[in-house]
Amino acid sequence: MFDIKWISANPEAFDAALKTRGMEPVSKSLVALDDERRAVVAELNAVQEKRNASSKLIGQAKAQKDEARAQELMAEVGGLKDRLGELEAREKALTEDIRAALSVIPNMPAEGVPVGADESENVPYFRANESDATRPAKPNLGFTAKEHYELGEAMGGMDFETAAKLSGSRFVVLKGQLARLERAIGQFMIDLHVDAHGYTEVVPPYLVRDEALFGTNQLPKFEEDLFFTPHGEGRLALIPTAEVPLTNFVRESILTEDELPLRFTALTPCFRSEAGSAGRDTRGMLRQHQFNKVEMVSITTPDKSAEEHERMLACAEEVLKRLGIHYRVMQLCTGDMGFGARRTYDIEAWLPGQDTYREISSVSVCGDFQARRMDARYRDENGKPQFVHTLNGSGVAVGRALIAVMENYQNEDGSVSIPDVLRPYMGGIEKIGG
RNA sequence: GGAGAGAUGGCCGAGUGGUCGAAGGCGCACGCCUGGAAAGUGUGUAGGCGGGGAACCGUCUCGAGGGUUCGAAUCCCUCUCUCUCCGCCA
Repeated sequence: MFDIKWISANPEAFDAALKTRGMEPVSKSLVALDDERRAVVAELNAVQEKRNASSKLIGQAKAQKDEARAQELMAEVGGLKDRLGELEAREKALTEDIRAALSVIPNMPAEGVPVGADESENVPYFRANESDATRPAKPNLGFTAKEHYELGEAMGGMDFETAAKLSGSRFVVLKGQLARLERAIGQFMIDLHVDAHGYTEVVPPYLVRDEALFGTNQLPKFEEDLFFTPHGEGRLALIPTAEVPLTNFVRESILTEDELPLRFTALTPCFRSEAGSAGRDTRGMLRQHQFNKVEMVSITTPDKSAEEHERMLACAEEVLKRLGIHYRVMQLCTGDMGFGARRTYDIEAWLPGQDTYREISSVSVCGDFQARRMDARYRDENGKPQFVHTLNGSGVAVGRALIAVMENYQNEDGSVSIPDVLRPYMGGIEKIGG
């Protein structure tokens, strides 16, 4: 969420940022609302001051048993009540209008983010001394690669028909060694982030309230992507990503600077309605209503967030490097970035069966956008509360990592070899199926 | 699910209608004291919003929201959360 004061001071920059996201300028109407609000607040404060002063005098008069004087003052101050109520109501309405308007405006892209309309304008990302050659190579299969569901169904470990009977489309049942492989991948990844990358493992709630969803931008704009379940008089949402609970850990708090950065990771199921994706990726388990994912979240000071972003990307890449899966990193253009992101890197794993790259991780820095929504702050060196910066990234999606392992490690007989790093999690076996 | 208790500043804790943003203590910061430290001692120590170059001033906030009142931490209503006991339960 934007700071209305910043918009007032920088209306052109604000509108220019919106434009890169394909949005119309709105600074003028927002600033007008804010000007009106400030005028109302000024008058409200003045009237309150008058009332408070009179009330104190009444208290004094009563203490001195000067009932006549007290009555006189009470009659006088009583006349302020209507005006006070009116001003309070207007202030509240204006504040709410501004908040409502701000809550649906996406974040401003960071400096240097490529301007573009959609994913076709994303650009490959390499650090210094980095190239395709410094990443795992594509596998040299020497036969026609199968897609993951062909392999999975053939080995009897991936069952979409049964899942459909239970739950409908976009669900899958994994069985036997494939189920274990899915678990192994999740274990491997979370161990990596905890042991090698310094993240604190968390088991968060999988059901969250609306306030948490507002904090991480799912609400109010993306309600239709979520699953809700009734709860008491209200409702709870199944988390679409562990970003929601992990980031909201710091909501409504003032941290000390030496607590930062906070780094959390969690392996959780994620639930998404995929309302906007009808007909896309319907085959296989690429796009499911339920999937497991290892998520990383960092909370930092503003001066450290850019560096933390690069670090987090490297943490996610390390998963694919250790699994030996070829991938590329794309920096998303302005038109393809998520609502709260200032800069996003997608990691796309090479899938031989599909003969293409598919997103397996997305790593974003949100600046203070979510912190404002959550009221998450820290005390700077002067002791003044400042908003923290938040980052989140998948490290990585377990279901998609399973797909990538299956397609990249497939053998001609339909079996799948187990990458070395996963063997300890698989009881030491070297391959499954076939 | 039933019964009860509670929510006050970084923490503990007082405060049942009047100058209370809030006693006292702890913690913390700075100073004094000390050769140095401890002890002692002095001062300071919430956040939001509005105004102002700033010092500062005003206002709002005692879990949240509403109400009564000239005036609410204190009274009323609703909600949220926490704790205790009982029941049920992985």
